[in-house]
Amino acid sequence: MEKHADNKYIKALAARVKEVRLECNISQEQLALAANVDRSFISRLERGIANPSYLMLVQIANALGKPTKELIPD
Amino acid sequence: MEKHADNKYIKALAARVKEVRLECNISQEQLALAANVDRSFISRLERGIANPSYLMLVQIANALGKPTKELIPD
DNA sequence: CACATTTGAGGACTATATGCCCCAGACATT
DNA sequence: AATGTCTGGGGCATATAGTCCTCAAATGTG
Repeated sequence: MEKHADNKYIKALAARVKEVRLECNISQEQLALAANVDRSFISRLERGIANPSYLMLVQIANALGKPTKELIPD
Repeated sequence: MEKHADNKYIKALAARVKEVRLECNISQEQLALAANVDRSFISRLERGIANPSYLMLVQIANALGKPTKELIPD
């Protein structure tokens, strides 16, 4: 597994998560609460320095009321 | 983060990965080599007892020549 | 200008993803 | 029967995902 700081896939995911969250008009903290994860992790995820697990993505997608696929960049 | 042994999302992902790999007619070992990951991890992934990271999914999808979204169950 | 909300950022800690080794069982081929 | 391929499954080591806490910098709002 390669390093993921500044990885293009991670950055694309970060942008996508932030985009969807903003569409939902909620704060990182509200998302963190709804998804039952730590706010600092949402922050790192959206800054593109976190490589989340699949279940983390599912929880976040569920909290946003979107299918998981919608968080996956093209 | 909840436990994921026997988690329905993990099981669905496992089934999807296996399905796509078999469509490609390659063995777990061939996939592992192409994705540059350990064969035992592919085995655990397909048995539904692994919760892979996002980059892991990307590497596997790339190795299968499919977009990452195709590995994500509905 | 104050005051609240949001987010970036980092340190310390715990849980788990992943790699690397092994063995056994099923199945095909010679 | 012997040999080879494929997969399940387990154990252990290490890297890293994820939590919890804190502080400060932005940004918004009255």
